[in-house]
Amino acid sequence: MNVRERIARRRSAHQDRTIVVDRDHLSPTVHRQEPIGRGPVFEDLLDVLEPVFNEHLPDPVAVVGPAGSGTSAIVTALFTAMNEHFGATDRAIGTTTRSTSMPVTWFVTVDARRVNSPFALYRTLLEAVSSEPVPTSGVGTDDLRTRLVDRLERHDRRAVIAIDHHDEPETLSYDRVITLLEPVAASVAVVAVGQEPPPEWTGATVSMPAYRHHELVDVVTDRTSSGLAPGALEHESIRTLADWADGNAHDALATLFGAAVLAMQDDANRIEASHLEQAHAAVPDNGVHIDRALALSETRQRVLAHLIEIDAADQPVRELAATIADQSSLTESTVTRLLYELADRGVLERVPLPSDGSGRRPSTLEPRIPTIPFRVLSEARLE
DNA sequence: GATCCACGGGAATACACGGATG
DNA sequence: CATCCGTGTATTCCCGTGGATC
Repeated sequence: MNVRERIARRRSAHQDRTIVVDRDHLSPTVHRQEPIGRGPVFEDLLDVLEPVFNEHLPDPVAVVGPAGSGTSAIVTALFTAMNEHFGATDRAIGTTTRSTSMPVTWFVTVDARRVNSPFALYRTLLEAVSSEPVPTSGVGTDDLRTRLVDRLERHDRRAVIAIDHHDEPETLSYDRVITLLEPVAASVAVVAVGQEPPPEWTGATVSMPAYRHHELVDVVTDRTSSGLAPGALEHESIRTLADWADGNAHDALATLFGAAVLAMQDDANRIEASHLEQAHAAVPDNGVHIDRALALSETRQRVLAHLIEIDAADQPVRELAATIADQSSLTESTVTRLLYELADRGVLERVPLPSDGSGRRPSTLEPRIPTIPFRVLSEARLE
């Protein structure tokens, strides 16, 4: 963002008398180009990637950090920057002084939450390393794999591939990815990004500690300074946010985002303590990342959104499903299945209810994602 | 016509409990 | 007393279908 844009945003914020200048700057799903306070980890990662500077592929590496520690943010930022240095499109060749015979190395981040089939993996990689359009369907997985092999091996190109969230449920596991990349093994290096290293990991590991309190304060301060109107949030409130989040940047930003939404609904000209508390209550302890929910298919997100609207407390799954089915063209049977599926994936949590007579004991469902940001972001995404 | 993917619904299976049976 | 059985619910599983794209 340049100076003119900053001025324009401030100005329109004043005219509209809104406290949120740019929602993206508050969102836990949007990464900074320059993550705050992670210099040493950048250096560790660059050490491991060092061979790239000599036109070699690095050894496999695992990047590991607890929830909300910024592993995704770091890798995304670093890979984007590295790609600008080392990657090149066909278009660029010929217009640069670089010899066309020189190997080109791409840096690709694969979000395993969204790329969770062999077809999708090949497609994502192919799209990253070629300038031509890649078909979205109608062509077989084998075909895409062949194209990828051709693209990498025959043209002497390489790719460093980060598999982000490889250790979450319903994503391609690290082992699976390695198997799928077997045909291009000589041309790629894989970086495993997650909360844990892959099973029986023996390679190098770059560990990311949780944010310390003052670092998290810096992170939130940075976001509010460009995302909120000046004076909309007191510094003391930021310290409170950091206290609550306990090193988890996702939770801190989810709370901040939620509080901003509530303040706007109130037409308030600043975020009050009550907004913060209410927003905090909507961010579950030890919950899951909001993007886990935003990566779900459309229908599932709709069902989840409905569930959040209902006061689910103490209602058994059957009743919840019936209510949602009434509002949504789906049958009760299907909604029921989707709800159990969401629980299975960890987006919802099943809570046992006391038995009401005969039969198997029912359970109710509680969201494990920040509900206010989900409501807003999911709605935006589904139009 | 081929291909992937999400959908959609019901069938099949698991569990809880009270009461019958050996 | 231990085990089995029947009934009513809860939960999981399976597989055909159709849209979108090439």
